[in-house]
Amino acid sequence: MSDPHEFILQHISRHIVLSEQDIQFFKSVLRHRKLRKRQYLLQAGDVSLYENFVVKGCLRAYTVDNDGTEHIVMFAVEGWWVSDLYSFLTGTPATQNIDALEDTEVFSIEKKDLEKLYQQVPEFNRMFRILLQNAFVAQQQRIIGSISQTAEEQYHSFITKYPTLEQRLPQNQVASYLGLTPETLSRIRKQQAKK
Amino acid sequence: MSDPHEFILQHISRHIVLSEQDIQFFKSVLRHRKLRKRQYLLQAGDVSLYENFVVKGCLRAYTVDNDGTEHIVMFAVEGWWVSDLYSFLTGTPATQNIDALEDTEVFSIEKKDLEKLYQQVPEFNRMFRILLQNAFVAQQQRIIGSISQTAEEQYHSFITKYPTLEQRLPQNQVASYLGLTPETLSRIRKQQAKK
DNA sequence: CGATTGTTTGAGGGCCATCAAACACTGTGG
DNA sequence: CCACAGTGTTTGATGGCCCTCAAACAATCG
Repeated sequence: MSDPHEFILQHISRHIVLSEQDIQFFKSVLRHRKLRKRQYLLQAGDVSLYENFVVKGCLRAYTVDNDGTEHIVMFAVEGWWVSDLYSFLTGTPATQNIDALEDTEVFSIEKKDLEKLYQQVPEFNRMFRILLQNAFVAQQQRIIGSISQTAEEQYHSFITKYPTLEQRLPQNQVASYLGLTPETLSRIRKQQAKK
Repeated sequence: MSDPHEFILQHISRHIVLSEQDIQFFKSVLRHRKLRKRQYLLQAGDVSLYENFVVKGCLRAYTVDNDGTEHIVMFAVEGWWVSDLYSFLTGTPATQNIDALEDTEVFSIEKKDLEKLYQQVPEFNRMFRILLQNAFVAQQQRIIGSISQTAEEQYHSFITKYPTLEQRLPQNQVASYLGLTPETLSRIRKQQAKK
């Protein structure tokens, strides 16, 4: 189980069953990479050439607005896939940055290889369809929260939904994800501590 | 082209190629329905049993919070698919309502039939994967907007991205989609008219 | 035409951002 | 091991954006 391939294969086997041959082909398109904390996996302006699976550690995808403020699009911990999907699909420069919040290991699949994979092992269409369905639902709930809940309610939803993430992230990163300033989140936590 | 089947088949042919046999099977699982303006396609509390494709008209999916305020999750016009996906996938009661903003025609596919379709015509996995990718990207951009932009900027983005939708919707529905009160949107429009 | 729904305008207030500064924690080099 | 820089958190004062409440106005529909 020290082989990182075991981890990703186990994850995939939750959704689809692969032949030994398929497994070999899949492994052949994976590129294993290690990132130091603070290291970029993708910088805005570059084209997102890979779909990435996190084996260990934690990444964040974020945009930077005109004021220089960072806004976190998503976190990706063990078992999550991440890329700037728009850039990946269209080949246009990425608007998102992706970097490591911890020392992190990923598997990267190049776009051409992923397309080959879809052709040779059509079951992957099914798997990514399902993963996207789940991600879509999660995003919808985040949108509903952001347009209907107060900052405090959103924070409460976040820690309820991702209790382990909350513990592992700096507070200011959570604030950025929720669309709050670090000061505001600090005050919210102070409020909640009273109860 | 007065046959609504033509419209959905044309849409699908953008992504996948079907044999005559596949087409017949696909048509056999479609249920054509007409909705009057204000009619529900789905009510919160019921289970979302169908994935729906809009042939004509306009639907909205929305949640209602504790205050009784409606928050629009998405609009669906001609060519869009809509359901409460979480309810559809899990079989749990829907948290979203879906109703018609105009007289509307849809095709509905029952969950069991959709699963059969995935098995018998695996290409549909590919198509829905691609549609979900696009929807995922659009949602991500909406999230970034909602946590990083002012109300005015969000409104501007909306009318730029969906110029035809803007014209066809009541203003208060756009406000609800953006997470604003109708009053605020009215004032924003007044501001913009000055320029 | 009246009833209902949608839009506008105004006054006032609350939530959260901004700006500023002190404090706490982490890691690195002397 | 301590000093110090860099990063993250807390606290306070102030202000702006947007909500709430209220009422008039406009548009749509039966």
